[in-house]
Amino acid sequence: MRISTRFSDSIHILAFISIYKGKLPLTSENIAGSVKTSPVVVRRLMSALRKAGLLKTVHGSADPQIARPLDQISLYDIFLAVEGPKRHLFTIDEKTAPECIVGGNIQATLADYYHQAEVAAEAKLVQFKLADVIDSILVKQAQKEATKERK
Amino acid sequence: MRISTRFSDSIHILAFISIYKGKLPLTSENIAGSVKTSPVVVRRLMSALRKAGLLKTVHGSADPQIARPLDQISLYDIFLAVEGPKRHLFTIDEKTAPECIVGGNIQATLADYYHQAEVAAEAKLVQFKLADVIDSILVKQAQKEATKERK
DNA sequence: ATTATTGTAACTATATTAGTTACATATGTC
DNA sequence: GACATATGTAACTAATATAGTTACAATAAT
Repeated sequence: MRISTRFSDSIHILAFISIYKGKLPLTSENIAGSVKTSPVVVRRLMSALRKAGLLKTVHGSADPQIARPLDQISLYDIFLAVEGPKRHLFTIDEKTAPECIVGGNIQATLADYYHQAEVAAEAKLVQFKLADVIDSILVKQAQKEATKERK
Repeated sequence: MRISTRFSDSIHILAFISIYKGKLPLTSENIAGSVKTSPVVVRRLMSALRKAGLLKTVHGSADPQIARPLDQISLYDIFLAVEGPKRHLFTIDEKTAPECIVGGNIQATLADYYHQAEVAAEAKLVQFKLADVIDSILVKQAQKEATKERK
């Protein structure tokens, strides 16, 4: 199975909090308006981010705080927070016939190859920081506004 | 969503054909016995492999042929055959609010980062060949038999 | 006190995947 | 050529995962 939009939405939430802090009340309602989902979904994801130590929230208060500097939170940290460490990009078929040469050995074989491919992708996610994402968003927004200006 | 077992099962099918060719009748029934699925599922996957030019089959005849040398079929070729080129490992939320700074720019931003992570994983899959998988399977099988021998 | 908000459980709707049933079409053997 | 066996594929069903909804207790803010 493909990785769900939970990952994308969680990055979105953190970027939103960083960019709009002090400018908008950071209620799950307002955040949900930007993600275009329900406030409950937002709170559920924020709960996972809080449990992973990436976000600080106070029950009843609409003022979440990002727990670390933006260049010290990687996309992989966020991935782990919302998908967990057991989430794999590829899926091994666990039920193949153990008495067959292929069925009995392909699981360990593919586990090895898949792991290498996953580590390559994860290494990229470790490199990319929340700070980079926010910079990209702000640059793209500035480009949009400059284009709009130019008549 | 995670990548389905279609990918793993397709690798299994090709390895099975290579290892058991001439030793067992290569019916979808026999292959399905090793994958522990139904013959129809096997034929469906073999159909995708055939359309991608990785396998040659004859309607009504239980004698599939792998179309290229085993070291010229990568795991990525197999991935493309059964999952298609549009299949992504990560999912972008397409419905975020376009009028928001974050919602309006995060899609293009994440598309970029996700693409880099995916390419890193795909590059590994390109490196790994069907020949490597079959070698690994046979080595693991030999190890098992040697261990069994040793009393 | 009252209103707004978070945190979470339980449920529903939707989508994807795997598996099944059915059958037309082809092969291979007697 | 008839018959048994096999492939190729469509249509349906079952199982599972994800996203979204409803409901409500607990907390905060005024």
